Order: sequence, then C-alpha cells, then structure tokens
Amino acid sequence: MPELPEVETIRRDLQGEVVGRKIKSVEVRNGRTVRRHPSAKLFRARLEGRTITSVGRAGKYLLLGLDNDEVLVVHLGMSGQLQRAKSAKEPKAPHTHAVLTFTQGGQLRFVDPRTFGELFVAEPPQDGSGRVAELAHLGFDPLEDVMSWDRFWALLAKRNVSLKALLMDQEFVAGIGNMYADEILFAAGLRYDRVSSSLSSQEVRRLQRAMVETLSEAIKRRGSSLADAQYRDLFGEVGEYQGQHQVYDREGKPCRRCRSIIVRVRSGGRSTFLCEHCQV
DNA sequence: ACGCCCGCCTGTAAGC
DNA sequence: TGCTTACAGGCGGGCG
Repeated sequence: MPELPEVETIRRDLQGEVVGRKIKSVEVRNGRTVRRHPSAKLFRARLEGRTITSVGRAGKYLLLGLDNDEVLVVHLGMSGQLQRAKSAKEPKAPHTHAVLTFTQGGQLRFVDPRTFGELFVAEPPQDGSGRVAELAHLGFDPLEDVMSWDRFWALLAKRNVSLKALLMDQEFVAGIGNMYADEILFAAGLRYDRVSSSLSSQEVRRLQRAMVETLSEAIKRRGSSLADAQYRDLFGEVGEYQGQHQVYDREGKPCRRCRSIIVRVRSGGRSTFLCEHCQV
C-alpha cells in the first residue's frame, strides 16, 4: 500500500523518466480510473499534446506538471502502480487502466487491481499556495515542511484524538497511512491510543523525530513491499524497507528491541501492531 | 469534535 | 480438493 515513502520513490524515478516528454496519446481502458472527469474523452483531451514539465508530490499524491500549467494528479490508492514501458509492444499487465504514450516513444502505464486509485487533470493552482484546489485539504508534509518542535507541540495540543488517528489524518499531516503510522509510533515509543494533547514536550520531540527519521529511512530503502497489494516501483522492483519493520505485519514475533511479543489490535476495521513493552 | 461504520474493489489466504 | 469467507485499506460520506 503506497504511502509517502513509496510515492516519493516513484516521484524521484519519474523525474528522470518523463520530464520533457510530450504526450502523444492517452488510452483509458477503465473509466473508473478517471471518474472525476465527465468522460474519458474529456480527460484525454486535457492531456494529449501536452509536455510534462515537472514531477511533484503532495502527501500520497503525485503531481505531473504540464506545459499549460495544469497538473496531472495521480493517486495510487491501495494497489495502484505506475509502470514505465520502453515500447508500446511490451505486454500490458492485467488491470492496466490508463496508458500515456509519448511522442519520443515509450509509455507510462497506470495499473490498479483494486481501482481505488485515480487520475485527474487539475486546473493550475490559483491562490499562490502552489497547491491545486482538489488537494487544498491536505495538511503539512512531514519531510518538506520542517517545523520547530514547539510549533508541532502547539498543533498536537489543539487536538483530542488518538495519536494514530492524528498521524493518519491527511488534513493534519499528509502522506502517512496505517503501516508507517505503526512504525513511527514504535520509533517514538508511544502507544497508538495516546491522546495527542497529553504528550509531554519530550514525547512531542520523540514523535517528531520518529516521523522524520522513519519516513526518510523508508525512502532510502525505496519503500515497503508486503505480500498483500505488492508495491512495485516504476521499473517493477520491490522495496527493501519491509525488512526493517519493527512492528507492522510482525504479530506474534519478538520485538527487535525487548523481545516481547508484538501484538495486533483491531479498531475501526483496521489493524494496529505494537510492542506493549516499548510503547507507553 | 470525534469514533466508528459503510461502500467502493480484487487478489490472496485461511477455514470448512 | 473446492468452495466460501475474511481480510487488506485510502478516502469520502454518513450517523450517533
């Protein structure tokens, strides 16, 4: 399940692969993928003939800047993948829902078995924030928007939610999902159900540090690929960070720090993994 | 304000 | 072995 580290890995690879390329044609093979648009035809018309000028990211969204200042937004959802094909002749993977063909040859393909992902073209950002209107709700970026710990503390103090709910709230901080929320909370030594406003200054500092370091390290290892909804990068390769996981998907295994057994609890239909000894 | 549920999806794996 | 069921979860919406 692609979260910030996986999306950032793809963003960095895309930069060298698609910037400067002109979109010759667009094929939409599953209309659900472009559901924000009235029709696939209108989606295609917004892209054909455009050149990609930049590749950005906002939370879990990829932002492909176009030469008319519009933005192709790519959201991978649960199971979305972008695949770089050197030639149109390469066989298409099952669930290939959209294909961009470049004038210089080669394709960018969107593959998404569970179809939670989507593509849409957004109007140029209007308000000077640099953010397209559809993504205006997103909170700060944990890696781009560095803030002092006391400002972070002030943000936490305003809320009375569990730490896990807060970390996963895209309107608070953008890019963290179920998996990295658990890993960050382990690294911070904090339980998922601690109320955000109850943290001491030391705990706030630990949380902020854990957030930045966990996500940075995961990017260095090119993200996490698990058995379910295998994340793959632009070239079909798996990530390596799953080998570093401390708690996520490690139910029943010994904590790498204290050897206690990692437990799984369920709430709201979601799993949380934690070490009850290391996280207080 | 917040917790929790549902619906949207399909591949995988566990259970009978 | 073969069928059924549960599970994975990002996100938007709704309900209490």
